[in-house]
Order: sequence, then C-alpha cells, then structure tokens
Amino acid sequence: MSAAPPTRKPRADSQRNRERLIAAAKAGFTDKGADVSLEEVARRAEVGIGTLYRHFPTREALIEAVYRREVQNLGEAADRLAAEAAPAEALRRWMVLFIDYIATKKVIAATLESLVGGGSDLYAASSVQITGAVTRLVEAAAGAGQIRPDTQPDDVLRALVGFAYGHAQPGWRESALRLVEILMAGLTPQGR
Amino acid sequence: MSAAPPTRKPRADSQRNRERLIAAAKAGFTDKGADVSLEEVARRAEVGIGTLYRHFPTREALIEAVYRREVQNLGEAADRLAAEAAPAEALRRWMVLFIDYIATKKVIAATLESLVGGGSDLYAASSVQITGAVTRLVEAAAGAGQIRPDTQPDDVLRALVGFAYGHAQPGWRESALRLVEILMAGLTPQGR
DNA sequence: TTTATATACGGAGGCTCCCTCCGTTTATCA
DNA sequence: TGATAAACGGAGGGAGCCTCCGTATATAAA
Repeated sequence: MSAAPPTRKPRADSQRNRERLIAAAKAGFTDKGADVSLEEVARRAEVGIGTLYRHFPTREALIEAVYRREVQNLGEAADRLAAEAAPAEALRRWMVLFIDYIATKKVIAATLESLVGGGSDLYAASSVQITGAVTRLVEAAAGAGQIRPDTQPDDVLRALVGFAYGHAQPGWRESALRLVEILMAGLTPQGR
Repeated sequence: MSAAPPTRKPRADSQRNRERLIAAAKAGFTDKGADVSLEEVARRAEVGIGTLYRHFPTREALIEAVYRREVQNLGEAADRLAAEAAPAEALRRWMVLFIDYIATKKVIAATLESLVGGGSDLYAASSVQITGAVTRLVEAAAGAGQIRPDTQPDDVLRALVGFAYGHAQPGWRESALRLVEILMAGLTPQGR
C-alpha cells in the first residue's frame, strides 16, 4: 500500500554540516574527554545547537558516529589475525590490540559499557562488530582445543572492557597487558 | 608557638544535619544511581543546598562518607578470610565477596575507579583499606607458593574493578564470578 | 528562469544542575 | 542572660540540556 516515496536528493548543506559536526566532535572528544559540552561541539562546528540535535539526537549517537570506523577496524583485525596465527594466539593478539586501541583512542572507552549488554540501540552496530569478532576468535580457539571449551565469549569481552576501565592512569597499559596474559593462562585447558 | 585552640563543642544541629545528609545521599544513590542531583539530596535531607556543600564540598566527599563503612568491612573480611582458609583460597573468596559486594551496594562502584591510582585525596582512606587488603592476600598466597610469585596486587585489584564495570546488566554477577575463577586459574603457578 | 515547497537552519527560552556568597539564625559558653 | 562563633539556607550567576518554531534555502517542477 505504500507507494515508493519519491525521495528527493538530500540537501548539500545538511551533509556538509553533518561532517563538520563529526569532525568537531572528534576534536572535542580528543582534547576534552567524552563529556564535552554539546554546545561547544556545535560552536566548534560553527553550527547551531539545533542542527546538532537534529543530526544526533543524543550524545551517544554522536559518539557512535565518530567511532564507527575505529570499531570496524577492530572487527577486521580479528579476521586478519585469525588467518595468520593459531586460534589461541590470534585471540591473544587481538586482546592486546584491543588494549592498545583503548590506550590510543581513549574516547572509545566511553562506548564500551554498552558493548556488553544493556546499551542503547544506537551502539548496536558497533556492538555487533566487536561481539562478533570476539565470538569468532573464542570459538575458533575453543574448537581447536586451545582454550577451555566452555569459555563464554561474553565473559572474555566483559573482562577486556573491564581492563579498559581506568585507562588514563599511569601504568594502566602495562597492567592491562599483564592481565591479558593472566586471562589467557586462565583460559588454557591444562590450567586446571 | 601554636596554643591549643580552645575548641568549642561542635554544634548539635551541625552533626544532625550531617547525618541526615548521609542518610539522604545513601537513599538517593540507591534508587537514582551515583549521579543524583545534589540539590535533590539536600531536598531529601530537608536541608539547604548551602548546608550540603559546607559539609561535603564535593560530590566525592559525600560518596566517600556514605561508603566508608562498607569499604572498611571489606578490609576486615580480608583478615578474617586469611585466618580461616589457605592463602589462595582466601584470595579467591575475598574476590567473590568483592563481586557480591558490588552486586548489592552498586553505588560503591562509583568510587572504584579511584581505588586504582589517580583518585582524589578524599578517597585515600578507602583506597588504602582495599589496596591493603588485596596486597596482604596476594602476598600471602604468593609467599605460600600458591599463586605466581610475581603477581602484582595492583593488577588483581584492577582486574576486579574491571569486572565490576557493567554491573547492573543482566547476567553480570554470574559472568563476574566466572571471571574470578578464570583469574585464579591464570594466577596458579602450574598454569605455565 | 521562476516558483513552490520540502528540508534544514539557528538560537531563544524553559528547565535543571552546579556552586558561591552572605545576611540571618542559633547553639554554646562565660 | 548576653555575646559571639558556628551553622543555616537559599538567592543568584553561570552553564548545559533539549525543544520548538519562525526563517532561510536547496531542490524540483513549471
């Protein structure tokens, strides 16, 4: 019953403003942390606050837009690692990568909580990417008998997200990396 | 050169208001999360906002006051466990206790980040309690050869704090408990 | 080109929160 | 029963969140 809506070409200014907003948000997040005032982002983008809200109804939507690509990279890295190393080693390396990712793009941490469970739908895309990556790696390693067969991918992700907590503190990265090793040791079957 | 200041007995209303504020804050934290508006806390306590700020100059100071006792309990539990179980087992049980503690008094989670490193001085007392507890347990277990000798207490704490991240999500507790087991497995010397 | 209109813009305005400052009140002590 | 140090309370300035709607403009049709 629904006639194909004769869609009009999206307005050029709209797209331009969207880009400006994402760029401004990225900059803002980077040097002011994940709770920059949205009004400031709008100011930086030289755009009205109303425009910001039209494009990104919530702060999360904006963060999501900024970090979609980074998350995608992480997902692709999982496949690359799976291809070039033994399953357990691939998992290990990916976890290390994850940690280093946080260490660099600290702001991504703001979105982490939603990766495990409850987040808003807006993160769904990112969440699926990461969850999928972990699941593939864990299942491969478990299937190959290189880690405990009952390992829950969600648990692993939760641990990783947890390790990311408190990044920005001195010595965080080293500690997180040690924890990854301990986690791997805990996952090996003979650990029993 | 400083004569003993002839201290006057503290005013009764002051103490009473302090109590009311702590009670109101506890209630507020419990059913509205760690970012209740301080104005609402003051309202609940039936006290002016100025009074709240005089007693607790920062939001952290208030949280600290609310949870000081809980933290102390956790510290004492460490000693009790150390007395009644083998070192590694004591560590394990304490970690479980820690998780369950978070599960119940969720708000304590708000103070967790500061346990590891950077927090404001106001948390110092709590931080020392917990850090001390972990350190005692880890060192005992390591000394007894029941966990890797190079285990860093800070890493263990960081992992625990990390596991606590995302509490309030369905299945969190079970996941956290599984992670504690994995962590213990990762810490056992023969894990090598 | 000109016109019509769907889209998008911008920011004023209402609300809430943070925190400070200071005039008023009150509990303690002499 | 004062005198006064201590505490109270809330107005008020600043800032952020988000909505609403009058204005402007890019697109498509004439």
